[in-house]
Amino acid sequence: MHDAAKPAASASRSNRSYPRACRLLARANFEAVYDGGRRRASKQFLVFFRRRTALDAVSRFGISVKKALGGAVVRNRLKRRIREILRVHRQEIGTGWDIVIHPRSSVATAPFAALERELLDLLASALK
RNA sequence: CGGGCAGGUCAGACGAUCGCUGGCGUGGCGUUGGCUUCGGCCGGGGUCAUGCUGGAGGAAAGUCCGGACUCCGCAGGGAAACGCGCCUGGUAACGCCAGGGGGCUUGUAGCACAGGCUAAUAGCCUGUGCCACGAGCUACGGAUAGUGCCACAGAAAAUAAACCGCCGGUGCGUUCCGCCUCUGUGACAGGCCCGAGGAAAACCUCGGGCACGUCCAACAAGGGCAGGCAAACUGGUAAGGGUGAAAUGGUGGGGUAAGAGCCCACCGCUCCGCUGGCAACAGCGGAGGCACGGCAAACCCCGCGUGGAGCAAGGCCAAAUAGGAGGGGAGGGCUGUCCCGGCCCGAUGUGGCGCAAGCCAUAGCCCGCACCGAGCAAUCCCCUAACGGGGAUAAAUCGGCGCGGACAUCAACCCUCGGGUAGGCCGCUUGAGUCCGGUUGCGAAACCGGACCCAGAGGAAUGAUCGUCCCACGGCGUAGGCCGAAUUUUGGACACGCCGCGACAGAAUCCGGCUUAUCGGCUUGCCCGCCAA
RNA sequence: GGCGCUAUGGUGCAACGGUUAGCACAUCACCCUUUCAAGGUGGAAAUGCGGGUUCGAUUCCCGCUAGCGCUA
Repeated sequence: MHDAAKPAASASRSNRSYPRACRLLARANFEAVYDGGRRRASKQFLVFFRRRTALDAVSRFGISVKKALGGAVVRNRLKRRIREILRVHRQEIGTGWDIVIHPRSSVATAPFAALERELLDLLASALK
């Protein structure tokens, strides 16, 4: 296996990217997290998480916004703001997890800095 | 300058930092296919870095219509079902668009009639009808093909008749009513007489009487008459009948016993003809007194159209696992290869357990018969006195061959093939394309020429954070000039600063429309108001 | 992505195009009871929104809004 070399290379390149490798891309991955993982909630978020088989692999994230939270514009904005948090702070979150984030309705209007702090605290306490 | 209507167009700008994603190029890493002279060469796709370049809309929305495209189905005709429906044109097509026609509503002006006001044939107001012009709306085939419905109210709601009313006749006559006259009863407002009171004859009030008089109130009988007529019956009418959304053409005049298109004028309607128009339709003329209420977004009739499903269509590649088809196959596989041994799977026999499917243990890898060979004695025969030797033969067992049975159609396993899931690739964005110019057309649009390439994602990109500016609005504050009321004071727009807010909304195969949502900016045309020249 | 259905008082349901939109439960007031419950009497309360057809619309037609379901 050559996994050991690749994260080191990408980490040296940049620490604020959000490439395809760290996203959940298939329905089966989401189902695995829902079925086999634990969950933790806060005021603004609901988080599902599950260990990957390789502990030193890159953590992968998925975002799911239900239709009741608004139209397509509102839902897209929710996902973009969460992606931005993950993109900037991805290195501070531990490796080897699959994480699915469900935002609640107040995420669309809350200030960005508060959201950032709350999500990071939630993930830090959950993945301990 | 401001406002309104209609159309077109734009969809905050700039910058910094960090990202996502398509294309083209370069490089690194690992992977895979083909060819090979085994040195390599040519590709495919993945990932990472880097350079250049592109990255939401006018509605991307709703999914209401119409197409392109794809697959499936399909001899022809009809029916059913669904949709559409004035005419002409545009278009790939449409339920869309353009132009035209008809209808409805509304405004203005005119004419006719009715009613009211005023001294007034003049004028004003209201209502009805007709016509002209302007604006808006219009799912706008057929109601003499049929069926159905039209509540309440009203005489009546669809064949036009019944009812009330109106009118003629019978009733009808010396007999009912009315009127005239005479007589009588009766009455007494008028008249006369008497009495009482007011001082008082005349005057006034009250009471009583008379019938000369009068029939103004009433009754009876006789005579007469320009008269009238109930109930009921019969006939003529459709003018009128508070209603209603709608009442069997409308208005005016003539006419009549009363009336009526019964007759006439104008308007409307139907039919015919002519003219104009491609047509819808319009105009004119003639004929007909008029026979035809509304609803088809009620059933329906007529005409036209429609095969079904949809890019998650459809096509290609294809892991693991479990099925399928064909062939081989009672043994097979693994332990690198050979032998031995061992293990696993399979089927078979036996035993045990279990209702059963099946599970566990164990045995050996098909069985029977005949023949041949090996095996060959302690059996038989021969030699030997004996030990011993020689020969023959049976059975178990092993091997070979033949025949028969089992198997061959079940099965581990092997080979080949096919469908196909996850997943991947194509479809996928060059198209009824966009912009500019010209020509034709009232226009929708069409044609010609030139230029250009303008998102292709797929748990789903096209952004996040911050700063500066801009526009409109709201709030607060400041002090400056202006306007209005005016005693300090207060209101309005302008100016400056700060804060807040920044429309509707996100491509999902692609187009043409429709509908819906939407803060505003710019611009074109028309109309209205103000100011200036 | 495609297709279909529904919307009526607070709730669950009715209503041929034609009264003042009906029924049950709930709710409010009064009566009954020592009180509560039950019972009785009376009241309030609704056609999702906007247009159109019609004399007249909950009903018919069109467009929105919301909810629900089916399919792959």
